[in-house]
Amino acid sequence: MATEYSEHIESKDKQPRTARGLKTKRKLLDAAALEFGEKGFHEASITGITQRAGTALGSFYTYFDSKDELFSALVRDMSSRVKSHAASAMTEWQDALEREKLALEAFMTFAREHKEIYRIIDEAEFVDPESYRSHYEETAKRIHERLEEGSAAGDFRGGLEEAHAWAIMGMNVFLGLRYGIWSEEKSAVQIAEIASDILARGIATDKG
Amino acid sequence: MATEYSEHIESKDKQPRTARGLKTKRKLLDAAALEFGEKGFHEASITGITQRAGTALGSFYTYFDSKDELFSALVRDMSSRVKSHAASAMTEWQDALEREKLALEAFMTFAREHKEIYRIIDEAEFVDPESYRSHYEETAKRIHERLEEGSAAGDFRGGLEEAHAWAIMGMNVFLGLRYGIWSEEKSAVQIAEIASDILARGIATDKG
DNA sequence: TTGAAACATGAACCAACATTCAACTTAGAA
DNA sequence: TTCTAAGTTGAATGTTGGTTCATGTTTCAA
Repeated sequence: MATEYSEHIESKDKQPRTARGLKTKRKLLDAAALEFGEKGFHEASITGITQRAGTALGSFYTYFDSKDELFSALVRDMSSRVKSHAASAMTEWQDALEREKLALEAFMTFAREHKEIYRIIDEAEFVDPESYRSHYEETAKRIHERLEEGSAAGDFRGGLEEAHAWAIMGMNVFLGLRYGIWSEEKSAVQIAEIASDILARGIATDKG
Repeated sequence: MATEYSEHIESKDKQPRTARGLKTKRKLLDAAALEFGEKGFHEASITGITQRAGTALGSFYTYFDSKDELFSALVRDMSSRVKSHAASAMTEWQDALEREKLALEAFMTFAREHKEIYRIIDEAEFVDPESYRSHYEETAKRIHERLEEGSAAGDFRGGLEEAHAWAIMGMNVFLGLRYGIWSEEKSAVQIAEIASDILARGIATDKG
């Protein structure tokens, strides 16, 4: 699973200046994602990361200031990857409700394919609270914007607040954990349909 | 904040046999809840716990086998406290929807008053995954049972599955984090109303 | 009152890393 | 080809903090 990492992952003065350096850094990053994803922040060790990467222990500090700094960089990167994956899945839709369904469906399949990302972001609540918080605040903001667009388009009713976005996000995250990470007994589509159905009409007795 | 801890908190052969011992153990438990809540599992130290409790370092091991064992006991205890608090808030209600609203409202106020509980349970995802998992699985099961009762009573529509319970639980947890732990800019009632409203009719354009 | 079981104490032990560093190798511009 | 900056290496350092344990004190049943 070769992955690409974006710019913000670099710290001020430790950028590689050579093709060789760039390659080493990428190996470290990929190894770190695996190590953190498998063992969690505290069980993971720099030794473990450099061993996976096939580099010497000291090379780690050629590119990163500390274990925390690396984790933090990783969290921000994973956050932006989740975001862009969801965005690219929401291109073709008929109405706002369908767009939300696609968002959840994309999140579910992405979580299944990258369980380590899910774990790293979640663990950021304790290791790097700043990043954790901004990840969810930004996600909620994007959802809220979509809700308002939906209202304007006449698909959603009016008066949808930030709290509505948080409610939807919470639904998605927990469904992702239960049916994406813990088990795959139901398809992403099935789960997305259930959530979408709640948004469409709630769970009360039909009155119309 | 003097708290009571239930039986499951004791390990096989380390029960206190004296009034003095019982008192010491309780002091350690309360101190641990504070220490873990404030600093998180890894930053917390046994030294910190015994200092808060006003006992000697070694006394800790008179009652607990390890730091992990204590944390695990604490998680299970917090879990049952959240559960019973919610249960006692759901005594008087007219219909199933109102009952869900009361559940969330109770959860929100409880989270505000016991932020350390929220954090300890959340951190269990990484420190004691078993307990974390069973906490949420059992909570979801209880929600699901309420949903089915609601269907039988004609308040909720039929066909509500486990996934619906997880969606509701996710909503509640995230709203609790955002509006209970991170800020209190809105009242528990306001938030509970928003969530309840989603369950009542969804967020789509009104058609009835 | 008394003695054994409970309990309290905190110095000492120890293993696990994160981090540093000085010696060495490679890249690539001039 | 040559020379310097960039990159690599892994042994050594240092700190942190969970856990142990030998010693001393308190409880309480007989």
